[in-house]
Amino acid sequence: MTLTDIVKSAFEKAFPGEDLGGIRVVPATDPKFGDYQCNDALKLAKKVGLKPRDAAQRVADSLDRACFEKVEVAGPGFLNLTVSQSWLNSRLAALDAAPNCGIPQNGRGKKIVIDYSSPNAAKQMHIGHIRSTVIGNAIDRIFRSLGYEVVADNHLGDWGTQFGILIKGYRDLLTDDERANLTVPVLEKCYVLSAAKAKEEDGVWREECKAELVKLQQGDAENLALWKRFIDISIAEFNRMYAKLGVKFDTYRGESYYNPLMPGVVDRLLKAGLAEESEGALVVKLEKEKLGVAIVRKSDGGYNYTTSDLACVESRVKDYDPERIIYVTDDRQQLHFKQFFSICGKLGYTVKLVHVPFGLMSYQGKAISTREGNLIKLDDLLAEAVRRSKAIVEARAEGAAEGPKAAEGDVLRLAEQIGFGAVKYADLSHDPATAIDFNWDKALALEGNSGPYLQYAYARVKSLLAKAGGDGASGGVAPMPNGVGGFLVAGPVEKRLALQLLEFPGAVVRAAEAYKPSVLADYLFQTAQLYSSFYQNSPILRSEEPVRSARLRLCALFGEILRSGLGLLGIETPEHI
RNA sequence: GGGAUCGUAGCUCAACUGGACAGAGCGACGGUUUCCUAAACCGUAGGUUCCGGGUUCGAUUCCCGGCGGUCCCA
Repeated sequence: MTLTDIVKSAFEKAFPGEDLGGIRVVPATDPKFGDYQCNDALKLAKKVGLKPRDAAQRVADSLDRACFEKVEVAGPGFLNLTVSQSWLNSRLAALDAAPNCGIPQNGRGKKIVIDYSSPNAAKQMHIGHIRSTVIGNAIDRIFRSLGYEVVADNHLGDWGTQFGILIKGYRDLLTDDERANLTVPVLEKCYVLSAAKAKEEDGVWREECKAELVKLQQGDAENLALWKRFIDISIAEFNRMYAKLGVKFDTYRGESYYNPLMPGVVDRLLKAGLAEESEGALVVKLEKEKLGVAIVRKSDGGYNYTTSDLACVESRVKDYDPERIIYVTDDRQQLHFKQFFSICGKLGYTVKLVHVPFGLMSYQGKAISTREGNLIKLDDLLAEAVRRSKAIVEARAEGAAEGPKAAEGDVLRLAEQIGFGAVKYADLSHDPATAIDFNWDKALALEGNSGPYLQYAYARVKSLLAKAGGDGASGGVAPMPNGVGGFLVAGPVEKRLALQLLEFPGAVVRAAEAYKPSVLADYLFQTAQLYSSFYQNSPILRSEEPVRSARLRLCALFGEILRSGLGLLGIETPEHI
C-alpha cells in the first residue's frame, strides 16, 4: 500500500461520501516539517464547511498510525507526516526487489510513435540537431521503460527541390573522383556550388535544376538511382552520429515515403468539405479556431508540410494504430502543429497527437545557419568533447601512479562515454522549452551539475561496493535486527537519501507525463548530491555492523537507480573513472 | 497589425503544475586529502521572481493590463 493510498483512505474515513478529487502526498518541502506532506485537506475544507485546520485534523485522526512516527497539522492546514523506520525499511526493500527500479508499467499494451531528429539529407548534422535527437531519444527511452511499445521514426528531409539542384551539381560540378567517392561533405559542397549558380541572372542553371527535379519526380530511373544513392550515403552518415549518441531508430520514413500519398490526402479533405480554393491554392480555413489558414496545395500544384504530415498520420494509423504520436521539433513550428492537429480532429482521427516544442539553439545570439557562418558540426562538437574529457582522464591516470596502466583504447572509450554524456546532459538538464545559446564551455561542462558529475558518483559507488567484497546485493549481507531486506535507515542524512530514492519511479512518470527528460535529470542530480554529501561525510566501509551493511545496501540501491536513470537519458555509466 | 513563447541571484537554470523561509550549478571569497576515487565535500556573500492590478487562507505558478526579448503568421 502506497503512502498516497493510506492517506486517501484516511480522507475517505474522515469525509465519507465526499468527492475527494485527487489526493496527493508529496515530499515535504523542508525536512523540519517531516518526510511527506499532504495539502488537500485545505481544498476540501471549504467544500465541507470546516475550518481548514479542523479538516486536516479530522484526516489526521482517521489516519492509520502504524506507518508513522509523527503526524501533525501545521500552518493553514497542512498535514505533515513523519514515517516510521520500519515503513521506510520495507519500502526500500520493496523498491530494491522490484524489477526496473520500480518503474510502473503504465504503458503495457499501448503503442506510440515518436518522431524525432529528422535531419535533412545531403547535409551534415550540426549542433542545432542535438536537441531534437537527444530530447526525443530520452523521451523514447522513458516511454519504453514504462512498458510502452515505441516506434521511433526518423522523418528525414529526403524530398524536395534541393534534389534537382544536387543532381545537376553532381553531373556538372563534381570531379570523377568525387563522384566515385561520394560523401556527405562532398554533397554539401555540391549543393552550395550548384545553388549559387542557380541564382545567376540568366536563369539557365536554375531551369536545368528544375528539369532534373521534374525527371526525378516523374520516376526517371537514372535520377531516382542518384537520389537513392544520396539518401543511402546520408543515412549512413547520420547513423555514424547516432551510434555515438546511442540513438536508434526503428524506421526512417522520410518525406519521400509520404509523397505518393499526398493527392489522396487532398481528396479526403475535399470530400470532407474541409478544403476550399483560395487564390489558386487549396486551403483549410481554421479561422474559427484562431489558427488562420493552412495551405494544403499551393497554386503551383506543390504540396507542403501540412499535407505531408496529414499523409504521415494516415500512414502511421494504418500501419501501427498507435494511441499516441509524439513530435519533437523546435518551437517555431507550433502554429503548424496546432493547425494540422486541428485538421486531424476534423478528419476524425482519435489518435492523441502531441507536439513537444523545444527552444531553438542559437550561437552567440544568432540563429545557426550556413548563411551566418556559425554552423558548428556535431562531429566537431563530439570530437572536442572527447578531447577535453580525455585530457582529464589522462591527467588523473598520471596522478594515480599505482595499478596497471589503462590501455589507450580503454582511455579513449572512457573519454567518449564521459564526453558524450556531458554533451547530452547539458541539453537534457534544461526544460526543453527554454532556448539555448550554444556555448562550448557549458555544452561540455565536466563539473557541477553535469553528466560527468553523475557518472563520477556512479563510479565511486561501484568502487565502494567492489571494495566491500560484493555488489551489495542482499545475498552477501547478514540479516539485521529491525532491518527489512537488509535495509536499516539510521541517521538523518541516510533518511533523506532513502526518501529521495523512493521518489525515482515517480520522477520517471512525471518526466513522461510532462514530456520533459529534464524532470528526470533534475531528480538524478538532486539524488546524486544527497549521495555525494552522505558519502563524503559518513564512513561506510569503516563503520561498525550493522550500520556498515545497512549503508552498503543503501549505496547499492542508489547505484542501481542512478544507472537506470542515466540509462533513460541515454547516458552511459562506466564502472570506473 | 494578429498570435505563440519566455522574463527568477553577476551568468546558466530549478522550483514535483496554487503551498510553508524561492533552490542548485558556474563565477567570487574562505575551508576540507597520512581517511571508502577532490570530476568531490563543507561554509560565506549574492533576490522587490520585469512592472502594475486582480482571484485566493496562500501566487514565481492562474486572470487582466503594460514593458522587454525571441519566434510564427499576415
